[in-house]
Amino acid sequence: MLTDRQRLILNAIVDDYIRSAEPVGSRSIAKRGGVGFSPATIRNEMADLEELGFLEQPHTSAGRVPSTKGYRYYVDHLVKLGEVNEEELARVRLFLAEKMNQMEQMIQHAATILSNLTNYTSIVLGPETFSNSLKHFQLVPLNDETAVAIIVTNTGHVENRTVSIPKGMEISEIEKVTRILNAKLAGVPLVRLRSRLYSEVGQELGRYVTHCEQLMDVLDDALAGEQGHHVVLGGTTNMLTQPEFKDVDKVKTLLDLLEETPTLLRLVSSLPDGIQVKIGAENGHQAISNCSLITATYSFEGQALGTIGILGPTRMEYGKVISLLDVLSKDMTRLLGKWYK
Amino acid sequence: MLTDRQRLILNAIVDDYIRSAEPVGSRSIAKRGGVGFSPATIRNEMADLEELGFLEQPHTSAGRVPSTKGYRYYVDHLVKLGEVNEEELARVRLFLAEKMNQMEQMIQHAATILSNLTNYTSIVLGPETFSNSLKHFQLVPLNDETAVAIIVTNTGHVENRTVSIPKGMEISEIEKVTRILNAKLAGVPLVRLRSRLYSEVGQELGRYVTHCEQLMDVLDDALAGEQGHHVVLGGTTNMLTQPEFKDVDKVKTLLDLLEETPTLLRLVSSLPDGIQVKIGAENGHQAISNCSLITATYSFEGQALGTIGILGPTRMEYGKVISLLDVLSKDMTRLLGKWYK
DNA sequence: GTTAGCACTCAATAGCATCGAGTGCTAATC
DNA sequence: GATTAGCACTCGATGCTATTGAGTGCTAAC
Repeated sequence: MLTDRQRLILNAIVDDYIRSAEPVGSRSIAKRGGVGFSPATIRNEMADLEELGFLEQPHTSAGRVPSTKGYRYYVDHLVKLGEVNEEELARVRLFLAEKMNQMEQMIQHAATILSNLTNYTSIVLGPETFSNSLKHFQLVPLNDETAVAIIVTNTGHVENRTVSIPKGMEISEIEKVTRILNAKLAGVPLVRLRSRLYSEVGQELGRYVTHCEQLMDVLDDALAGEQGHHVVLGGTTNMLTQPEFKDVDKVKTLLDLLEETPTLLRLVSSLPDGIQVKIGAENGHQAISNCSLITATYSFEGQALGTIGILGPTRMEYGKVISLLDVLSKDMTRLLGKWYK
Repeated sequence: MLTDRQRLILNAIVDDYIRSAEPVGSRSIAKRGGVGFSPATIRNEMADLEELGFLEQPHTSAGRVPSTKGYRYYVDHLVKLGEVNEEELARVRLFLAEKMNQMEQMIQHAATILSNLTNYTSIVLGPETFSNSLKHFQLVPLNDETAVAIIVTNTGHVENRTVSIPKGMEISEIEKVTRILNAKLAGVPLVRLRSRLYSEVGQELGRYVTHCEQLMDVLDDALAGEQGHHVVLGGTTNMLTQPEFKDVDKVKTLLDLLEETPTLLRLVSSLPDGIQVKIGAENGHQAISNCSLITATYSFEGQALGTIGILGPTRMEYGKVISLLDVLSKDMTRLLGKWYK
């Protein structure tokens, strides 16, 4: 569809623009090595590329800027996956070597390292607790009225909340309740917990415990933990150094979007496995219409558990980011394999 | 030190400037009701006030702007503590009525409501876990190699981390360890936990458990939870709507500061009880030299537990914010009293 | 097919006059 | 003696115009 020379020129323009953030003209392309043609020739090709929709011109006497279609072509056909450089690789390895045996920690670290290495904003999505099951339940009385209910899942995730103890309940009863619940509910998927509570535990509890009604309410409450994704951001302020965000209003729109977890989730989750690149408007959000989102999934036993992603301006170092995400996601997958084995 | 008329005028200037964010001139002060003098008179007084250091002039032909000293005087002597208006009060009460029986929740909600009602940035500091004591310790094995260690404090705070189980250790032994630890360590202040572990528990454990050495390391690790404050922000992007932050660089400096928890802690903690107002440079941080920080403490049994605060431009609605913080901090204190009683 | 040459476009920049909000000072007024 | 009207003065903000220069498209020569 494009001639070799057109590809060469498009590539040069995108590369240049990514570096400089300024519309690039025929002269500067001609001067840089690798393209052995005069500005005039390049101008002609640029005009063609614009007609084909790969380039745009901010105004008549300015250089060209890649369009979304241009970036798309660049990402799909032209980009050279930059070798992750030595130093970066070293830092990723260091990250993995760190003592880290908890999911939350891994997610946090991944977000930090990604934003540090790229100077963009990172978005890391933890595994859904959806498919987890109950490992252990514990009620710890604090005083006569309140207790802490603790849920531990098979993945080591811990949820807790304070609950009120029904009046007149004894400590010994609480221990009994804890035992019964563990016996009946261990191994049950979190999503089923509450229905199981009523179907299987209710009667049994009634036999041993007074105040059963109230207790059931309390337990119901305690088990209503959030199931779903856990999302962590890194380097949110990195965006502010990008020239496309020199306008405070744009910054605010973006930061507001980043603070809205549900929107963020919709944006990042439910993307197919592997590396995905969403350019500008492809993300379907006004606030990031001049941003690109690159994501990769990490998995366990072939099933994607979560996502790591980088949000940057459309004028983003695709090659570098893609290869970095690739490396890190694979490393995370490997790490998970080691843990859960 | 100041004449009544000077006070009246200073007050008018600060009020006007807070509303408009523009240097205020003699004419606009004369026009607004409440000051029955001509612009010329006011000009004379303004010149005096400037000489005394209460006002500043951006340039010769501009109006006056309050100096830090001016704000200080305004806050100390002039500001009318705005009645918290009906609607706001209703929202605060609603907040307190919400089902909320966990510290973390209360803190989170307080931050949200403060930033919503003021359109500034809120900073809420949770109680130090420093003085808390251990209520309950639990080791939940996940598989042969790892377990989750859970610590519950007397205030209902839960900490957890994943630890590795020494090779060859039996489940029954883990239960034994848990029992011993609870018997020996319940009620011990968190700061003492680790020394007590060695002084009192070590020997005892040795009697019942093989792999004692490794186990001690693991426990040591598990108990090394963070003691200290827990800080939550609300409305970080609110600042971006303030005209003093139309410059992206300033925004970045500010946001970077807000993300740096230790700095933030140094800023907010160790302030005296009651309502505190720190204006501009008084905060001692370049990044917020044009911001004011107003804080109030909430307490239990007369002892301050934590702090709620509002960070806004020096040109901030002091009256409104002070009275809001006052109301909320007292409500939080009351709520805590109810919980812990 | 490629490129040199040239007229043309247009944002950005600089220079300049104008405007007006605000001041300080002095003299008249209450 | 305090207050105020009047007036000259200051200086950022605004708007206009000319200039500059990076970049284009087109045509004709190579």
